[in-house]
Amino acid sequence: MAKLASLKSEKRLLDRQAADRIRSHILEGILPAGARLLETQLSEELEVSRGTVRAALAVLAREGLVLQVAFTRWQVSETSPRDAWELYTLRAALEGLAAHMASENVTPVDAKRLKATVAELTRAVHDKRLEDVTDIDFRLHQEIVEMAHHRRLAEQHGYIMQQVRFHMVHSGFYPKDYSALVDEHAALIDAVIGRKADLAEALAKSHNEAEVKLLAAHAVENPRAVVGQGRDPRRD
Amino acid sequence: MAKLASLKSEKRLLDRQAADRIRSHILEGILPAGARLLETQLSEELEVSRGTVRAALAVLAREGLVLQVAFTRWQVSETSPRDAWELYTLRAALEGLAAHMASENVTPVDAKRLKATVAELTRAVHDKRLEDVTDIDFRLHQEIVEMAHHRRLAEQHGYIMQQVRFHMVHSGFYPKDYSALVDEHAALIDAVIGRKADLAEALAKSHNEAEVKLLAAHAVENPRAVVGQGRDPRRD
DNA sequence: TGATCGTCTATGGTCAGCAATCGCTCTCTG
DNA sequence: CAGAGAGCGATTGCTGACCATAGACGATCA
Repeated sequence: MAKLASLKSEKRLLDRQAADRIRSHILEGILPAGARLLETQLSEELEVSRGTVRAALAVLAREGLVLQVAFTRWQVSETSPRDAWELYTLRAALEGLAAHMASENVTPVDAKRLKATVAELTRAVHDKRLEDVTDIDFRLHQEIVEMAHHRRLAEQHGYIMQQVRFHMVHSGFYPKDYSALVDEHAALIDAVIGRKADLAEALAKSHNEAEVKLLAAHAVENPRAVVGQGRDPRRD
Repeated sequence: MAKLASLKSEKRLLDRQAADRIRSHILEGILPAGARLLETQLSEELEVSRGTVRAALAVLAREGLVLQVAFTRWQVSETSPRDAWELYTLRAALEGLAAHMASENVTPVDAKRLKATVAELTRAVHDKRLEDVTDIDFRLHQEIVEMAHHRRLAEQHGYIMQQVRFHMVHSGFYPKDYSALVDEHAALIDAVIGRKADLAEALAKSHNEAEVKLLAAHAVENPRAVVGQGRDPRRD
């Protein structure tokens, strides 16, 4: 398990910084699903007190990346097909709302940025830069959500997307074939820019629902990889 | 400001118990919007350490009931018309999803319970027991959400509803006239029980959207009451 | 009048330490 | 030999005292 470097420099709250460090290790897959997290060990590696580590872990627990087993232990969350289903259905609802509102608010500047992002996505798909594809994909959806100017929606969506990322890393499930992906996104942002709110909402939803179906198929084929079970949670 | 009684008995995590106590004081309106929360004062009243109080406040901050001003203070959140708009639009999306899923899962037992709850609601409206009306209203929506068997959805919805309650208490805005309320709910649960998923979803959404419009009107009429500003946040 | 300096309060964070709990192992018993 | 129970070690939950620092406030001085 890789060491976590020290903090103690910036001006932000220390527990948030600690949470950031641990979070990025989880999202990069360095800390595997189910891995135990020891307060003392983390406090040594991050060079902060145990109390601060506890606060950081509490943050991550709220975000769904860490599981607190009371009086017993902290561990990185496990992911099941059920979790994936929850994430994608909830995501569909949130992005449907966001797309609807975004198309009511869209400005010329927004339209320009969205088009640029889709162009980026298209290039990345064409060049088969798969890591970039997922990053740009995430960013595109985030841009739409921000256009809704809805703080709570953006926050919830952010947490969900973080868990989606987590699930992708730990289950090995990546989105379907990439040509359809470009078409779907292009249609979505066309609807948003064209202020067709209902259409945008429907496209955002169906985009996610297609994902759910593929995911279910994937889970049937490789149950092990998705569930993340069958490993010893007491590793270190 | 009323005193908070001591804890230290049950077996749950102490910071959660502390958060429960503070939360109920906020939701009952005993702690007014914008009221400052002092760590030491709370730790004395609850008879727990400052660290535990900090953890409890962090929980409530995540729930949106408390605001942390870094390095400076904790205070009960304020509510604005904007917050209300966010809450009701987000609630509409979540309850739309829930109603859709609920109607796909509905069992005879569920149907019976829903009908019973609507009957309760009808009686409460008829007897003009207004406090009961809102409680039963909340419970009915919660029952539908639980029928979706969707953990994250239920959790998010719970947080939103808590903030809705908070907003109702602190802004003085209560739902519209109560006869329409009964009809709307009856139609909704009919759709759910009849497994008309799309109709149920649409009814759940429109139910909330009607609320948003009334709310906007209310905000124009009594800006003061809704915003909760113009008072000194440094009270105690 | 208004800007600046110091004081005071509350928060952010640390440390050492103790109690409670969990999981494991070892033992005892049927 | 299997299973229940006791004991033990490790880890979490919580406390209290402590210090540094950021903001708020008031007094002082130009």
